[in-house]
Amino acid sequence: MNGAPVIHIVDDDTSFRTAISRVLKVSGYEVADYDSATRFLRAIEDARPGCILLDVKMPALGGLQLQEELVKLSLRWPIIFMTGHGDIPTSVRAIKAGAEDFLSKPVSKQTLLEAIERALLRHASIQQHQDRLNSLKSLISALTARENEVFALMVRGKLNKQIAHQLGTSERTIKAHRHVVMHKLRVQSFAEAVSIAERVGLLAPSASPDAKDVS
Amino acid sequence: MNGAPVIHIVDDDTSFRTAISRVLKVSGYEVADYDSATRFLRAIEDARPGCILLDVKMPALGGLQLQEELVKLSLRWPIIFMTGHGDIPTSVRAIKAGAEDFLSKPVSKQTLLEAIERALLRHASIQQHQDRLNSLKSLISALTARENEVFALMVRGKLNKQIAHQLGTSERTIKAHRHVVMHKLRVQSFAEAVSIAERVGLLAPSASPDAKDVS
DNA sequence: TTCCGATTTGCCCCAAAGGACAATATCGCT
DNA sequence: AGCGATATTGTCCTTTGGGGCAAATCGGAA
Repeated sequence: MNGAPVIHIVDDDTSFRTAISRVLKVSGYEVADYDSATRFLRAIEDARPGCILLDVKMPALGGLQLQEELVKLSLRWPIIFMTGHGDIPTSVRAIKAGAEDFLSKPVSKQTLLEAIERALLRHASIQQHQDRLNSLKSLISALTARENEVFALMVRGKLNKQIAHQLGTSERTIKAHRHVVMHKLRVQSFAEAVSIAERVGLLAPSASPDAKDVS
Repeated sequence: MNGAPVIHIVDDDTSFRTAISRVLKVSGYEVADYDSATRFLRAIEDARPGCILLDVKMPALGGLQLQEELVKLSLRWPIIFMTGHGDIPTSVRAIKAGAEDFLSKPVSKQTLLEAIERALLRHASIQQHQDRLNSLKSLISALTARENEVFALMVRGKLNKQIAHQLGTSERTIKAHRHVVMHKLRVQSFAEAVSIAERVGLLAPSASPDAKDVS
């Protein structure tokens, strides 16, 4: 099947890679492995989503750097670090940067499988949330520039006449735009429109950390 | 002044406590220290908010346990762990449980001060967010049971007549309740009311992890 | 028993939103 | 020139939301 998550193993140690790979396949996971972070980055475009088992210490691009790159790409797949000689500051940094776990080699089969399950579980819920958000954003992106202006003002509670005045048109025109907006957002009530605006952060007084579109 | 944050040091090692305490006071912080987690818990009721410097390994109640207790109490002050003999799994667990940092003794003055600054900064923004949320919740808590029902239905886009039918009263009654709701929430427009409902999670299709009231 | 808050409701009126039907005006692209 | 998307506007009518004014009911607290 094509919907199942894939476990991506990124480690320059071939023997370790194949060993882990074998264990995971036996446990029923689909696995893809890469001998360097750069190779993984090149392949990621059309890779299937899932979680990443990542070695910290690798030539050229290290695990933490790869993590940073993925964050920049808004690719928030859960990352489980695995390292032979990790230290506390590194583990702290990795977790604070959003890693799902930080394990020391050698890793027991059970520990690894548990970590993967946790990661996939969390990923599924995050993904679901993102999907919902993206579908809303795509609805909004179908609005024309003008409709967007009207949308922004109406969900802030402005009256049609106020919006008309502010945009320099007539009240009748605003009604027309408003009608199209409701239609394009596929909502039946004004309340739903406001709700959407709130969810995508169109409202909100200040500060909206990250959150972009995610595949 | 009474608005400045206080650094709470929790460590059974008296000499370490006094040493750190001295450093922090010189740097301009207000400090309070406790020789055990339980003592800190007893004092926390009327303690001033700030961040916590916490030793992992202590008799009776350990640092991680204290952290759990604070989470249960919805007391999310930033925690900076400091430990003499920490290991990676412990640090991972602490950070995943929300700790701000995990430092190993001995800690350089600079590292500590930087960590504290980060912690206080983050805390301020979280606190601000919580404050906004709590003020909204307190507004809502002023609603009567009936008003709450009406509120819940109106922000979902139900028409007055629908609400009236569902609650078994007349449309005029709903109008009256609606008027009171708007007044108590101190909003001028229906859009603002929906916005509030969305922010406090009254809407939302499913799943709302944690988030309770916080002092 | 009396007072208060919560709940209910009627009548009447105004403002705002929404929709039907129709038409004009631009602008870019074929 | 012609087409399609976008923006604009008008008139008319209906549905909703919002309030003013007044009043009745009910249950618990003083």
